[in-house]
Amino acid sequence: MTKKFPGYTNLRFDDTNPTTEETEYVESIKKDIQWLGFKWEHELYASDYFDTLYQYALTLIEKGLAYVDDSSSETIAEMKGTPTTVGKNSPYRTRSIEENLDLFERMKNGEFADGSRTLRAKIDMAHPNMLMRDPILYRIKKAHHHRTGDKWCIYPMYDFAHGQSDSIEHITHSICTLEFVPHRELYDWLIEKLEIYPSHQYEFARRNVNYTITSKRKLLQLVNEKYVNGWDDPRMPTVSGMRRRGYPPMAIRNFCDRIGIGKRENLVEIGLLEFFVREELNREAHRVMAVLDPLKVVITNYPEGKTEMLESENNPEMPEAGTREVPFSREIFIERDDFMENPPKKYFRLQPGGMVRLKSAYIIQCDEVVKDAEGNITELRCTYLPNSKSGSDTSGVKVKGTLHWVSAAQALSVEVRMYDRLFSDPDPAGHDEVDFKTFLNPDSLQVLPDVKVEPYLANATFDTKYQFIRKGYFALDPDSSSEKLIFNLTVGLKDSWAKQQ
RNA sequence: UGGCCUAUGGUGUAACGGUAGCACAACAGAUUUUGGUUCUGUUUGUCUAGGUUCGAAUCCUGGUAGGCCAACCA
Repeated sequence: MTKKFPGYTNLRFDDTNPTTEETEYVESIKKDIQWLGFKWEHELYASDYFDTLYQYALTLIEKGLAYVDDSSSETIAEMKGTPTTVGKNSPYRTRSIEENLDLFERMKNGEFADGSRTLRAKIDMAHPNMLMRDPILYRIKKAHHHRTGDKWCIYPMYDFAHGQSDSIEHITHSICTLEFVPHRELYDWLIEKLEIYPSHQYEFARRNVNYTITSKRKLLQLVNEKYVNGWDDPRMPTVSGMRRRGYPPMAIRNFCDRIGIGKRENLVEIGLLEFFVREELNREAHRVMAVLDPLKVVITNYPEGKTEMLESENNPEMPEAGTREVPFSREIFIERDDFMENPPKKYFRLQPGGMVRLKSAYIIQCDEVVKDAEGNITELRCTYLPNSKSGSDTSGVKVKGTLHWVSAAQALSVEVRMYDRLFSDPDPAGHDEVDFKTFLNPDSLQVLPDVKVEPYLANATFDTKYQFIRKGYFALDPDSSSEKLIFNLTVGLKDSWAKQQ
């Protein structure tokens, strides 16, 4: 928003609960935001304001608008009523201001046990908004805080920290998700009674993407129960997961801009995100050849032992990306599904007696299919047209299909991790009766241990995005070692042939 | 037996009370040494019933549908 409108953004952590805040989370959130390309003006913490917040609490007590309650958690919950029935006043609601002041100070001094007392706002136990039924403002927690250490043993609740922190920072637009709508009434009430800067809260609907989940709690479950390999598993819809998968940050931002924000329930098609990923990658990715499921081809009329270097463009969308040399020889690999013995109509790929072009190389014709005892195809024997070399083709032959290939002798063997959607249901978390994990896709990860790639990829880097021609976009995975390179499928190319079938 | 939020093509989102638009998806065609990219074209929409108004997606009322609210979580 602050890119579109004048103003700036603060990054504030509402670290009001010492038992759930970890420095580790703070650092990874900061890293994610930076990677996405956003900047914040100030890095702030609600815990910076604990002294001020304490003073605010005293102000409320002095105004007779807050009281110390000795009731247990269960009792408070009971007296709260339900959305359709009114609540009951706490017996401690009528304590004198002096007694409240004394008790609250002793709470702060650590004289009482965890959970034994709370500070509550005095509003209305019959209010139709449950949040307004004397909400808890402060609770006792004798816990170590990652920033304030052991200074405090009482901590403010979210509702007594968020709006007040906004106000202290003179925030004009405090943006949050829809489930906080009922909190706004309390947000406004506290600001009004405290007579502090009137920040305003605005809510919008959380964005949901189909075939995935967004709930932090559920994502944590997948990590803890080892359904995925950590928060940055490339199948995870986390920023770190998308990063490892190879999604460009710009694609994510374009996606967010395009889907906009609203206030209604929504389920955006994952295909739209993938569109923006392809759009970015098509522009920047280096084209290389990789054969995922190799089938050996022997070019019988090509001299044995000969290797020639053929020039191939790195990126047709960006000629300044230059060219590279690709070795060609008598034995090559092609994709197993680029050959069919009995092809359907309109099959442009290789078939017995048929001709195809090898990308950046020659036109070949399939003469013979070699099979093993079980009838599996083990090898193709072809002949090439010597005068059909890419760029200087004088053969006059026109072919419909172009295949990618890799020269067998120079091929590098790498591991490729192919990803499919994590869930088989468009809205896995949207079933009341069925656990979302029921819909986990057992084939969401498929490891290809021996993929043949051209030697150019020996120098692959994390910063370079690659298109394996006719297959998809791939990114180098941090699990790679010098012995074994590992690539993640970022997203496949659109495949209108597969769709036709 | 309450309060609050929301309803526009398949999806997401626009439209001072004045021609319902954009993107994706789908479909058809052209180009292509990636069945990719690019280009051209086509289909599909204001939840419902009233009301206000010269005129309503927009304002009002009722209905219907979906969502949120009963942590010492945020």
